[in-house]
Order: sequence, then C-alpha cells, then structure tokens
Amino acid sequence: MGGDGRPSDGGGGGHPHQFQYQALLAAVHTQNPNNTLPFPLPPLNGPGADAPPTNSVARQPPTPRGFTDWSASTSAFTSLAVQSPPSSNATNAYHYSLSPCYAFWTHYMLNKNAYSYYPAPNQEHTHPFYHDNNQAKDLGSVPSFGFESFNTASLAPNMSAHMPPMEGPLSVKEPEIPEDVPARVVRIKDEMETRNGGELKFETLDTLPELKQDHESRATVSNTLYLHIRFTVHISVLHWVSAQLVHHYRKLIAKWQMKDGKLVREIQLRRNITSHNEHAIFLFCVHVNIQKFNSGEYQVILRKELTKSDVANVGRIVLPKKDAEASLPPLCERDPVILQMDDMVLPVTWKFKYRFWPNNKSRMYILDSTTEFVKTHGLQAGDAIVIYKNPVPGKYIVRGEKATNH
DNA sequence: GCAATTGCATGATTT
DNA sequence: AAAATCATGCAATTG
Repeated sequence: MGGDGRPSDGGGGGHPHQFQYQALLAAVHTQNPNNTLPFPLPPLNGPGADAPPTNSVARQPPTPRGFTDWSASTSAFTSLAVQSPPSSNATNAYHYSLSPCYAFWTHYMLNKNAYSYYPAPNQEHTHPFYHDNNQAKDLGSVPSFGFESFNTASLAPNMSAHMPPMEGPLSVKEPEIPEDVPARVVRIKDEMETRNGGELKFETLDTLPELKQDHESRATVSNTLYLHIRFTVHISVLHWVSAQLVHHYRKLIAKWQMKDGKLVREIQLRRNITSHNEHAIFLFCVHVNIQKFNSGEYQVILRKELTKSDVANVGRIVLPKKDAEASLPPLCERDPVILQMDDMVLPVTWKFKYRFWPNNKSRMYILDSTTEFVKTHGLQAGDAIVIYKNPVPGKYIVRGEKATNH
C-alpha cells in the first residue's frame, strides 16, 4: 500500500497520508483564477504547512496571510463558536474581533455552507440547539448505526436526518503564547460531545453531559505540537474524523473506548509546530463538518470506491448506475450535464461532466473531468468519492475519502 | 501526425 | 443460467 507509482507531487513529505497542501493550494488557485475568494490566498510554494522543522520559527512574513499561514491561534474558533449571535443568515454575523483572515475564512465558510446554528453569547455551557431542534426533522426512517459502520471503510449512506447537532462548540482554547516563541509544546484538551444517534436517539439533551473543556499548556524547547483531543461523536462521523486526522498528522495515537454508551475516541497527536495553522484550519473544518453531519445537512447520495481506471489519468469515474439514476439529474440526451460540487474541505467548487455511455441494453454513468479532484486529494485505487446533496438546489458536495486500513 | 480526450465494446464479475 | 453491472482496453475523434 502507500504511494506506488504516484509521482510525489509538490507538497513534499513522503508520508503516504500527508495532505498535499501545495496541491490543494494549487487547486484553489486554479479554481479561483481571479481570486474571487474573500480572503487572500498565499502564494504557491509559499511556506508550506508541511515544511520540515525549522529551528527558527520566529520570523514569519507579516503579510499576506492565508491558507497556510494563519498564525492566529485556534482561540479564534473559540470566540467564533461562543460569541457568534444566533443568526440564520451569516451576513451580519461578524462583530467579533478575529484576525482578518480568520474572519474572511469563517465568513466564507459559513456563507458557503449556509451554516446557521450558533450558540448564543454567554451560553457556552447550555445547549443552544435544544429549542427548535427536534421537531423540524424528519422522523420517518431511523437508521441504526452498528459498530460495523466504521469497521468497514464505508461512511454508510444513511446519515441520520434527525440527529441533533453537537451539544457544544468545538472549543479549542489556545493559550496566549506569542507567535514568535521559537519552540514550544502545547497541550490542548478538547472534548466534543454528540449523542450517539443509534442508541441514544430519544435522550433529551438535558441528560447529556455538558461540554467540558480544560486545557493546559507550557513552553518547552521543542518543535512539536502535542495535542490531545477527545472526540465523542456520532458514529457516522467517526470514520471521517479519524481519516482526516490521519491525513493531517504524521503521528496518530488513538484508541477507542465506550463510555456511557457512547463511543469515544481519544487521540494524541504530535506534529510540527509550523503546522499550527494547518491544524487550526483542520479543526475548523471538523467543527463545521460535524455540525453539518449532525444536523443532517449532509446526506450521502452516492459513494464509489475508486478503481484503478477511475484514478488513472483519463479523469473519469464510473458511477454506480443505481445511485446515479436515483440521485443525480436525469440524463435524457447524450449531452453531458455539468454538475457543480462544492468540495467538502476546500473552498473549491468542482465542475464535473456527468454523462452516460450506452452499454449493451443499458447505460454506464460517467463522471468526467475528475483529474484535478483526484490529484488534489491524492486519491488512489481503494479510496472513495462521496457525493452529498447540497442545500443549494442543483449543487452537490463532494468529498475524497481515503481508505483507512493501511 | 500526435497527444489528449471521448465513445464504445468486450470480458469479468455480480445479482 | 441468464441478465445486469461494471472495469478496462482500445478505436475514433478532436484540437
């Protein structure tokens, strides 16, 4: 396993699960040639998030700050999550004092994701989602999640549509450490609680434990960021979360345990301190995505395990006929249909050509122009593409899912 | 003419 | 056993 014949595209590393940040960045540049993003992009081949450890972290370029160079700490997320007003449109949601880039990023992401649930100020230990949570959801089919959901590499295509959002924000408290401290160790403890939909679906939020946070930090002479995260998440999210963690961090120590009928994953991460910004981005993505998973906003409509020919350089992916016909727009004519799919992780909208081939008396459904997507996410045979419905009509959300067994 | 892309057929595999 | 589905090779087409 691991990268066989793949050319090691820029982003360096050698670690098979390393996110290719230069490739990601290149894709963002490609997809936004006129820089329509509301935040400045860092230059290509800039200071990479995965750069080897440097002993002098002190001198960081003041501007531009962007995708890989957001030196603001993750406390921005804390303030975002805790102080944001409950608002259904994000246009007036920015009164807090984030660094400009964070504000841009979060603003962009929140708008992009139509992400509208916020804890009210001063309510960080209550359950802000409690009030209008349960009635609006469809209570029709109740998927039950067994443990095999994460043993197999499948993020089962039945997201619970009526799972409540997580009880608390992903509140990573970042201690106040000046950015130019050359080396340090940071310990972050973080706990996210969501209910485990299968077993606890009728439990009221009152009975669930409150969000706990405690954090400690100290500076030592080291370039390593130590991170302790404790996730208690819905089982359908676990696969995604752990896959993301594996991709983002060189070293991952994780163990599963059951606690109060819920599945808890304890994670210890070690990573170079220069990747602090990457870490922050990642945590924010996890935060947003978990909320969206739990609110039922993500619903899988198609999942395809990629074959060799899917990831070969022809740039087309054969889609399973049943799912394609069920959930993608009907193809009457031979003309391809352009499908716009927001990347689940990146601020990128992919435009795929969706078409079919006549095949015997049937059809084969093809997703075309997928080369960049596959390259950007470093997808190989055995990985998967997952397509979600998008609240925006006619659009979709797409995710590259790396295989977890290695 | 060539490289890249597109369209189709065939054989393998699954239902 | 037959039919359906799909992975893949290659021919045809395009730029």
